[in-house]
Amino acid sequence: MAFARVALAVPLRRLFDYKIQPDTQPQIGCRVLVPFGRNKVVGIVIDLTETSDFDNNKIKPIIEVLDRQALFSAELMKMKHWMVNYYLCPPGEVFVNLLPKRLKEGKPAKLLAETIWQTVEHADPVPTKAKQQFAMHQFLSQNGPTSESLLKQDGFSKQIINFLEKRGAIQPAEIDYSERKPVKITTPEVSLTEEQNIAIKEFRAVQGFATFLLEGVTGSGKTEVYMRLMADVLQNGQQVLILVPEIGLTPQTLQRFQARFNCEIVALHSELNDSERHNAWLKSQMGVARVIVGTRSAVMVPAPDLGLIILDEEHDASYKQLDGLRYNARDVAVKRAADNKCKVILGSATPALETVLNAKQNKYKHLKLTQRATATKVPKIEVLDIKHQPLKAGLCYGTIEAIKHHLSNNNQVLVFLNRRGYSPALICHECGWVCKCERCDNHFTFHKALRQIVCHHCGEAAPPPHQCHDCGSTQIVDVGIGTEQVFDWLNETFPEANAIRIDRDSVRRKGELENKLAAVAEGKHQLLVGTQMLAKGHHFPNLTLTVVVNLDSALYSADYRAAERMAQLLVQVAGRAGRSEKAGQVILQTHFPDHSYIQTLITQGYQKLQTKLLEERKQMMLPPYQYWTIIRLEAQMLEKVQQASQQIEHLFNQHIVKHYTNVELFAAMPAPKEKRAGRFRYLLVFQSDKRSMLNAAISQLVISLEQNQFSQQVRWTVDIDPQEFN
DNA sequence: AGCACGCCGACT
DNA sequence: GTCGGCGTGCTC
Repeated sequence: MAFARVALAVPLRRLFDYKIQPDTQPQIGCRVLVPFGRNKVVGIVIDLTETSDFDNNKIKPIIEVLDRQALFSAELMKMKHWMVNYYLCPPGEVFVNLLPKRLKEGKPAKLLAETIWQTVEHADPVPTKAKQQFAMHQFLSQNGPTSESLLKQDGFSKQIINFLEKRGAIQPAEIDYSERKPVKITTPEVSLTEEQNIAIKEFRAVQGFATFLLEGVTGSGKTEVYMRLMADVLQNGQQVLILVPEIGLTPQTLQRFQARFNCEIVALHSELNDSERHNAWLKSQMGVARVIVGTRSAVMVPAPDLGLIILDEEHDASYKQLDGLRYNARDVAVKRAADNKCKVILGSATPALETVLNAKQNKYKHLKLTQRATATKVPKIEVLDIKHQPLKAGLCYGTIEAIKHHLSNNNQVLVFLNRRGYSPALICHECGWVCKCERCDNHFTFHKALRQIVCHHCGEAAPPPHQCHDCGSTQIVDVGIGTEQVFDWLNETFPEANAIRIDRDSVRRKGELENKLAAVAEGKHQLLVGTQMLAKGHHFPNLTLTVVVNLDSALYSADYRAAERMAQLLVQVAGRAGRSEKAGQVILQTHFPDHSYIQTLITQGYQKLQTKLLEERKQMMLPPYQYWTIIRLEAQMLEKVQQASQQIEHLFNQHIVKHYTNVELFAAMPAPKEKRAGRFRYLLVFQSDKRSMLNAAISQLVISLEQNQFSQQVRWTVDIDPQEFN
């Protein structure tokens, strides 16, 4: 009797055995349709065995084998197993839940028919006046038959396609995916810098698996290095996987690759619909796509000829998933490259401390680009002390004068602030009562234009209070500064600058960010006010002044990562100024101009601050010198969470710790924001300097927790290598 | 996760 | 009398 061990999309850390029907031999890595309880569900075959531990009489047969060939290669299966063991997650999470929806529903693993467009020969010319149509026609005659999805990727709308078809200028074509065309590569005739050449040479000198940290300052030409190295791999008939932060995947990014590599390029990101994702995933899985550009989850997309993984902006927080399967795409990428025996590049101007340490310990090869490829100088950061200074909407006199000056020279100014809304709190002027969200222990942010108070944790919104809930006073005042307030004030003060605000409140719909950024690039706005959204790689040639309103809270934060993040953000924001021939100026307002972090950063640069922060982490025995795992507990009632955390502490201290002496459990504590969305939360932090020890101990603990079912009303989650301490 | 079973409150 | 609330338990 033969059985298949199957992973199912249930939150259970185990597999389920099914009988294999005669003449239906499934392969490992295939989908199968199986009975489960009263349902039929789709699962992935993980293993084939002759025996089962489960009562053989209760084992049901597989209903249908859905794939003739495995969806995942042996290497990818190996990596997924590693993820299950490392992140201690249910196998179904990794093997089934990450499939595109249609495949999860059991639909055939076939490309959905999509229209391929080509130009019609001897058709009437498209008038140049019809700009978009002309551009698309031009594109098609240069690139040959192109799929509709790719055309859309490149920014041509369905409407343009329809117009051209009606005109008789284009027609549908047939494409044979089984035939593989060699990739045509157009390398531009720009000469590389000495540093770029060295980096490329060092990269090429290594064979097989290796991890490279490509540390390059803004404008040093990291992308050009990526492209040269991609060209090698593509020419060699292999695929390239490029991972980018969540908001980094724009049509421009894709166009840039498309212009360079005339081959099938697919994008995998959250804005695809089900059929788009299905096709993109399958094109990668079938090897049709030669370049795959994607966000976090794309690190797990099957790619049969994978030859190189590039992970850009490797320090970016969006690579770590913060709910459900809490994996870090950067670490998974390194593991995947190792299994695949290929190389992986982690690129950043401001690499994460973990990565820097790995490079210092020679686990990663360190490539550096310290000079800007273009002639511009790196702008100098000026520190303005705002202690005892009168402020207008958070801006001091010196800042306002600088803004005025740059605007009068017809340049653009960016004002950066990482707080949305009008002001971050409302308090009672009489008694100091703070207007807080009932469901979280977090203060409400006041949004003036909406006439609402909003909790930025749970999204709860309400009209602002007229009276203090404690003393009844009607003197409610707002404290602190948010983007909305800075924007309002600047708009009033510099009406001719046509200010624009870019944050999560003002950029809601998809494509809106792109539109706004395009408007800025076209010079329609001289003043930009915004949050993190603005910090990433957008190039504004006329931007000459960047103002950072306030990052002080990071200097004295309870989160040990705050300083690192502040520095990364500051360097990135500073990089927005003076990217073209114009000199840039960066102003940092602070109450602590002499703080050692700020001094180190501005006088000696990010690398020196890195070293300093690493030393501090080492002394304080914090990651990356120690490994952490957090178990989070959550329940409706406070007593339940406290009880559960005591039980876990007991379990760990009495039964587990003796086998794993290097592992330490810090006392259970309420989460920094204890209450969130109406539920109480507790944290248990485990630490060890041996990653494998920590993993083994937590694994043991998780097994006990699952068996114990210690209290049903308490939800618990495991977070390996947590990024946030909350 | 889904789904059924089961035991208590307010309804035609 | 029953409809339905969600606590509890199970799924090869």
